[in-house]
Amino acid sequence: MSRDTRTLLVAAAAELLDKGGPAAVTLRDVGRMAGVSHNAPYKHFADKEELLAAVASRELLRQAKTMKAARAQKSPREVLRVLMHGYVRWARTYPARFKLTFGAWKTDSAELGTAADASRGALIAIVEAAQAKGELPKGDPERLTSLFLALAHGAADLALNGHLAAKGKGHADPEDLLDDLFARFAATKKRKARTGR
Amino acid sequence: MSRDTRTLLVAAAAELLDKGGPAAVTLRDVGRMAGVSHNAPYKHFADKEELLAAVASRELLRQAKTMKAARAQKSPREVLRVLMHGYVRWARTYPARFKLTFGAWKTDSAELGTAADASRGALIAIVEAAQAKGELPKGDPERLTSLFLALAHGAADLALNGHLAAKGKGHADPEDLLDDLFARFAATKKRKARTGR
DNA sequence: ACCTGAACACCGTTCAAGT
DNA sequence: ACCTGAACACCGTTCAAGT
Repeated sequence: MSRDTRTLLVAAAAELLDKGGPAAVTLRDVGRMAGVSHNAPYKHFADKEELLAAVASRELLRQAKTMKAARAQKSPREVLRVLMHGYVRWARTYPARFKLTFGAWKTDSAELGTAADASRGALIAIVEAAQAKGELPKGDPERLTSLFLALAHGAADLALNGHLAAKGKGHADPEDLLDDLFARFAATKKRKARTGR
Repeated sequence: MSRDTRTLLVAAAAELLDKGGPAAVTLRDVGRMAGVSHNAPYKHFADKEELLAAVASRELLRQAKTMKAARAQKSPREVLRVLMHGYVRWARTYPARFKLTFGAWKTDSAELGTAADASRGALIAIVEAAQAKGELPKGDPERLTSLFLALAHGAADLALNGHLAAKGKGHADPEDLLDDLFARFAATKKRKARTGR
C-alpha cells in the first residue's frame, strides 16, 4: 500500500512535469492525481524536493538500465554511439525531466548519486570494451567516457535552449556533433594503423 | 531614473541569486534591495520571468564582451582554449547564474537570443582565424565552434551536479576534457603535416 | 504506519490610487 | 511615466486529530 502510494506520487509528479513544466508540479495537484490529500506526500518524502529527487532518480535508474541492457556486440564503439544518441533523444523528448534531473539539488540524495554512477559505470564498461578491440584509443576509460557524456549532455542542453544552431539550418544538431567527435577518433586510429605498418 | 531603477532591480536579482539560489529571488526582496516597493518591478518588466531574463541577458552580454575583447593574437587556437576555460570557470563561480541563463524560458526573449548569438559569433570568428592559420581543421566553422561550446557547457553542467568525476580524483575535470579535445585536433594536424611532406 | 482538514506564512500578480 | 499599499489566489509546510 505505502509503496504503491509512493510510486503513484512519483508517477503523478513526472506526468505533471511533462505536461506543464516545473511550475505545474504542485503538491496539491500531485496528491489529487494520486488520489490522496495534498499533504499525504509528507508521509513518504521529507519535502517537495525529495519527491522531485525521486522523479530524477527514476529517470537515472531507467537510463542505467538502458545502458546495461546494451550488450557490447560486434562493435562496442557503435553501441556507445547509439547510446549517446539515445541520451540526446531522451533529453529532447522529455526536456523538463532532463532539466530537473540535472538541476541543482540541495539534498545530497544518495539515491541520486548511485543511480548516476550506475549508468556511468555501464558506459565505462562499453568504452573499455571498445578500447580492448582497438576501436577507441587507450587511456583512462573513465575520462574518455566523460568526454562523450559531457558532449552529449552539453549539446542536448544547448539545443533545448536554442543556443546551438544559429538559423536552425540543422547542420549542427547534437547528433552531428557527437558523430564529429566519433569521426575524430576514427581519424586517429587510421593514423596509428598507418604509422604502425 | 527609470533606467537606474531597472538596472538596480537586475543587480539585486543577480545578487540574491548568488547568495541563496533561485528560491531566494523574490520580488519582495528584489524590491527591498533596490529601495522600491515589492511590485515596482512590474513597471519595468512584464512579470518575474522577464526580470530573470534580463539577468540572463546581462550575463550573456558580458560573456559576448569577453569573447570579443579576446584578440586573436599569435595563436587563435590558444585564445579559443583560454576562452573555453573561462566559460567553465564562470559556470563554477556563479553556478546559479549559469543554471538560470541556460534554463527553460517560456518567453522567447529577443534580447536573450541576440545576446547569445553575439557571443557565439565572436567565438566563430576566432575559430575561423584558427582555421586560416591551419591550427584547426577546415570545415563549417559554426559547427566546429558548437563542438567546443557544447563540450564546455556539458562538462561544466555535469561537474556542477557531481556527475563527472566518480570519486573526485580530479582526473576528469571540465578543463581536462576540453584539453583532451584540443589535443585530439593537434594529433590530426600532425598527421596532415606528415602526409603532406 | 498512513492519512486528512484546518491553519500559517509567503509569494506572484492585480488594482485603485497617488505624483 | 513611475510608484505605493491593500487585496487575492495559490503554494509549501506544520499540526492536531483520526484509523
